[in-house]
Formats: sequence, C-alpha cells, structure tokens
Amino acid sequence: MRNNVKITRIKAAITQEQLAKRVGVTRQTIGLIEKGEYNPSLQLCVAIAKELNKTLDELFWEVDTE
Amino acid sequence: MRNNVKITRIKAAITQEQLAKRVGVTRQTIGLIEKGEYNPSLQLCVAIAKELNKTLDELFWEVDTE
DNA sequence: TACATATGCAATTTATATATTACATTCACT
DNA sequence: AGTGAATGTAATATATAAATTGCATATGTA
Repeated sequence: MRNNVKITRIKAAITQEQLAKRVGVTRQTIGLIEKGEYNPSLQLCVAIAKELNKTLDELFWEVDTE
Repeated sequence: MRNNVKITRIKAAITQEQLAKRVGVTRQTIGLIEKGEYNPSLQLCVAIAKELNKTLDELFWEVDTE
C-alpha cells in the first residue's frame, strides 16, 4: 500500500512523532504506514489526512504507478 | 464511520453478497461497513471503491453531516 | 400457502493492526 | 569525538477487523 504520507508530512515540516501524537497513534505506526508495510484503518487514514490538510484521495488513492 | 457504500451499491444494482465476493470479504463485513459499525482497512476501502467505480473520497470522505 | 432471495444480527473464532519496549543508525551541531 | 533529535526496525502483547456459522425477518413470486 504505497501512499503520500511521508512526502506530505515532510512538506508540512512535522516529525513522525508529532503526527503520531496528533492522530493518536505511536511513532512506529506512522513509520510503518509511510513505508507502505501495513494497511491502516479508515479512521486512521482520515485522521492523518485531516491533520495534513489533505483528503483521502490525495494521500491514499492510486498512488502506485507501477 | 458513516459512508456512501450502501446507496452507491444499490444504485449499482448489486447485492451485498455480490459486492462482498468481488472484493474478497463476506456479506456480513459489507453489511457492517454499510451500517457504519466498523472501521474497515484501507485496502478494503480501495477495493470497494474500485468495484463501485468511485474514489475513496466519494465513498468515505466527510460523509457525516451531523 | 410455500419457496427463494436479500438482509439484519448475534456468538465465537481467527487474523492482523496497533501498542509497547528496546536498540541501532543517521545527521546536525558543539 | 560526543550529544541529542529523528528515524528504522524487531519481538512480544493487546485490541479489533473480519470470518464463520447460524437463525430471524422481509419481500417477491409461483
């Protein structure tokens, strides 16, 4: 599950830990999502999107170009 | 977690069971998602959206009007 | 009436997202 | 060289999504 969380977070100039705290998960969870290594819940995706001022589609829709 | 799955599925004229089979889950899972009673994984949301020819945002973004 | 299809719903089990803890690496800065 | 901040990653524990099974109800229709 590739996504645009990492690049968007970096543009927003916040750390994994700050994002994690704001959406109520741990830093490790954010790290694994950014790495595409797991399959977050819809609620978490929505929380991340709102925190980064993006929509679900902007972060998670058809990111794969392979 | 309210969403537009049920109304979209009905417009597409397919049953819960047909949708479930096409996205690889059970009918009960689709039923509970439509009812807003749980928090599906991102992969499942994407599979449902593609099957219904919608995007994530159309089905799951800011559906709540309360 | 009877039968089939679609859906709601509840109990239990299984798979997996997420938490927790811990340690390693990289990089900027002094 | 040393220190601290940010990140990668791995092992184990816990919470919960999803499966499975089963039964109830509504609706259409022969």
